[in-house]
Amino acid sequence: MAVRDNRQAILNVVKQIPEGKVATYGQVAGRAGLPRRARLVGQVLSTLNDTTIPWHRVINARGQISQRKSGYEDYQRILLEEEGVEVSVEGKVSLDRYQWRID
DNA sequence: GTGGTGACTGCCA
DNA sequence: ATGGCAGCCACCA
Repeated sequence: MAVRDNRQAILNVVKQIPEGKVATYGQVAGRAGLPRRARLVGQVLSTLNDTTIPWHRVINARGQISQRKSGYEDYQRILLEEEGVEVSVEGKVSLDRYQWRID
């Protein structure tokens, strides 16, 4: 198996996140068979170019939208709110209520 | 081929 | 609650 396939596995998991729910990077990594590779998830999403991937449903373990270079954080907040996910002005999301539960 | 970088996380002060 | 640090490893120049 080529190492490159890890990316495909991650994307596959992200696609499975239901609308109105969110998942953490670590959660996605684990579900993709890559425990403790949360950072890789972020790396992969950052290089994404595919708008069919619901990358905005992936947030960090602290239940917040991760900060990066520019305004994409605000964009992510808007996308989540449109799906019915409440996001505070600080970018916080209530994991207790919106975290994606696997089975 | 080598090395810097980061959409992360858990632990500790 | 907030902030700093180390471990992690694929991506890109």
